[in-house]
Amino acid sequence: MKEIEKTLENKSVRPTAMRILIYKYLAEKEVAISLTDIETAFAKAERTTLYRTLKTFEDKGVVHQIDDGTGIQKYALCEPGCNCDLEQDLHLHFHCNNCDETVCLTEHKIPHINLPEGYIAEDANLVLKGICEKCSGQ
Amino acid sequence: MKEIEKTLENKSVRPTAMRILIYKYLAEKEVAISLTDIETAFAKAERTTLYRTLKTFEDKGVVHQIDDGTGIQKYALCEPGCNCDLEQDLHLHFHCNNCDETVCLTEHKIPHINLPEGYIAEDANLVLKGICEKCSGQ
DNA sequence: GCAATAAATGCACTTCCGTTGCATAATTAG
DNA sequence: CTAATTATGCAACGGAAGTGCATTTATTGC
Repeated sequence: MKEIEKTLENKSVRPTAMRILIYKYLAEKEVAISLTDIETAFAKAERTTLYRTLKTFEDKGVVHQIDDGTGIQKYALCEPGCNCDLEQDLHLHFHCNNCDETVCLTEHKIPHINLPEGYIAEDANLVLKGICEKCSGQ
Repeated sequence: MKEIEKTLENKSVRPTAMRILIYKYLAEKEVAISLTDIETAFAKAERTTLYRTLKTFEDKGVVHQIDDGTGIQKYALCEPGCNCDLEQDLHLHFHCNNCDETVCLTEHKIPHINLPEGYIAEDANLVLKGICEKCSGQ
């Protein structure tokens, strides 16, 4: 358990009780988590606290934000050594139209795209949608 | 002007005055348009009408919806011969972090991705973010 | 052309989610 | 121990999407 505290401190996030719980929650799930998910899981806690915890995690590089096209912001723990801000580290995400879950495919990087003259790319987001392995029955 | 009416009728959308106006508006802009944009441009019209017009256009394949990661739904006219529902026709979109506009790069298709075992892709969305040609000063 | 039918529009709400302001509690630094 | 910083709790706001229902407008069958 002290593990988590250290991880948070390394990223200069004060390891409060709530933050440790949320970190643990994120760690057990392999899918991208929305604020509403966390709200449901921690029904007793304040929405704002959860909200700000996620924002803090995001700012400090504990999680990365995922836009999976549902219009709902989701988050997932950064892998050790993840540099989500660097273009090379941009992995793609898969959103299942059946179970509505989104997963990081961290080994699949976004291919480089040759843009027309004048366009400067700084960031990219690629989401594939379809049926995930769980739902395709494999 | 009868052009537009025919286009709409071809897609089995009744060419009402409002719809023709909105179509014209979309046609002059080369960028993706949000409901709010249209609301501003047609301040006198009812929000719901504009909203439902866009939905109708989308249903009937007059426009395609664009998720550019801003969290705001945008729309752009389908090119003649556009099959936005087919995977092969998925082009990418570019969102400018400076002027906040989003454009279709219709010639740039989304590259094919090899997914892990069990994943079935049905749809894809690729958005590049950065500085567009207008803003990069070219 | 006229009544019956269907489609489009207008108006009033609702809901969902993200976000902010401010007071209080807890933690850390001096 | 006190002052200063940071986290939390509570209340409220705001934007955007969406729905229900009455009314107007257009279309179809006669």
